[in-house]
Amino acid sequence: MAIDHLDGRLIVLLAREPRIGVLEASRRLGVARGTVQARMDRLQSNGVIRGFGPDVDPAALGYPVTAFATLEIKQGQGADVRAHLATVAEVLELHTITGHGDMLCRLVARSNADLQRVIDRVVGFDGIVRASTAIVMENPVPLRFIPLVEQASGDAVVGSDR
Amino acid sequence: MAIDHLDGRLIVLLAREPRIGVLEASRRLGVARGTVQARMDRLQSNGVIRGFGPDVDPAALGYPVTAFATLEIKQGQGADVRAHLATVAEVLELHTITGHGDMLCRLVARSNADLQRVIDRVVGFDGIVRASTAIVMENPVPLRFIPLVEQASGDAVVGSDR
DNA sequence: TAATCACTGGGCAATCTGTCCAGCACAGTG
DNA sequence: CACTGTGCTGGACAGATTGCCCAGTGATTA
Repeated sequence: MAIDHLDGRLIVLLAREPRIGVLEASRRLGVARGTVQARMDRLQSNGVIRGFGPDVDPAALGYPVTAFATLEIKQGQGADVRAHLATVAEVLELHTITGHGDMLCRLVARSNADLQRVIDRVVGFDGIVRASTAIVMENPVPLRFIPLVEQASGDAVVGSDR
Repeated sequence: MAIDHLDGRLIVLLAREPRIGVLEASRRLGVARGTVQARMDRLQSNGVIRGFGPDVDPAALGYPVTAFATLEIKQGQGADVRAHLATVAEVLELHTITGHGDMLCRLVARSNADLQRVIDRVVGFDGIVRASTAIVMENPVPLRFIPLVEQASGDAVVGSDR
């Protein structure tokens, strides 16, 4: 499952310029088209690349407020709570975690006031004992994989690709 | 900036089958190719769609452990800490938050043992007073935008698109 | 040594992209 | 009510890209 240097460069390239095709990628990487094609197929069936879904910005959709809520769950209610949260559109992701809280979820809302509504919606469910929320003020490091890919591919993917 | 129904259907379609082209999308949506092209351009310059970066799975890269760390920062050290964390490849994202902790970051590691190393690396910096970490056990709801997009587009994007 | 594997370099038909254009419907304005 | 801007349609075109196939090569493995 290890990723080699070429894989790393390919992923980084795709991350930087997602819309380029196989041909262009092969030119940038200096390898044959078939190679790029094979690598991409492999990376996808490996599961290293899950897909190329559009990165949606909730803020641009009218949900500029992001928050993380730690939920404490009543014993044995986990499954129900999960199912409940899955139905709330403002819940962007949900994790079960170790430690004091039992679950951590990422929420978005239209405003701070609206966040109250979202939280009520989230918490207004029997299995949830308590929730503590932290509002995101800034996002100095947005979700990123490039450094990790570079590290994983042994590499030192020099500078700005090409 | 509001997203209309067609935009919603387009985004959902792209999310489900990211590799389809403009032509195919126009067929699926039952509109002219030019329309899809125009919508996509608009959505991207709007910032609603940030891009189409590959979704990398850290687990497949050899980093199966995910954790969230809440950091407490020494007064006035925020900028330095941000800069420090940005250099750590295992830090996938970083937020500054309200509440007790001052920052929340998502980490990955090769194993639970390796997580210790990562945390040491993260915390081993002067501005950080304390860190508390929660390891992710399950991820019942992986990061998703579709429900939000559907809600934002007024919609009721029926079932499985097409 | 034979076999396997990954990569190269090339070719081909089918498809898609980028770009234009004219026509049409609709909403807002004067 | 006529005018205008905007968004969508349907079509056209050349050029680029894709999916697919093949033969040759070098390296690694049985």
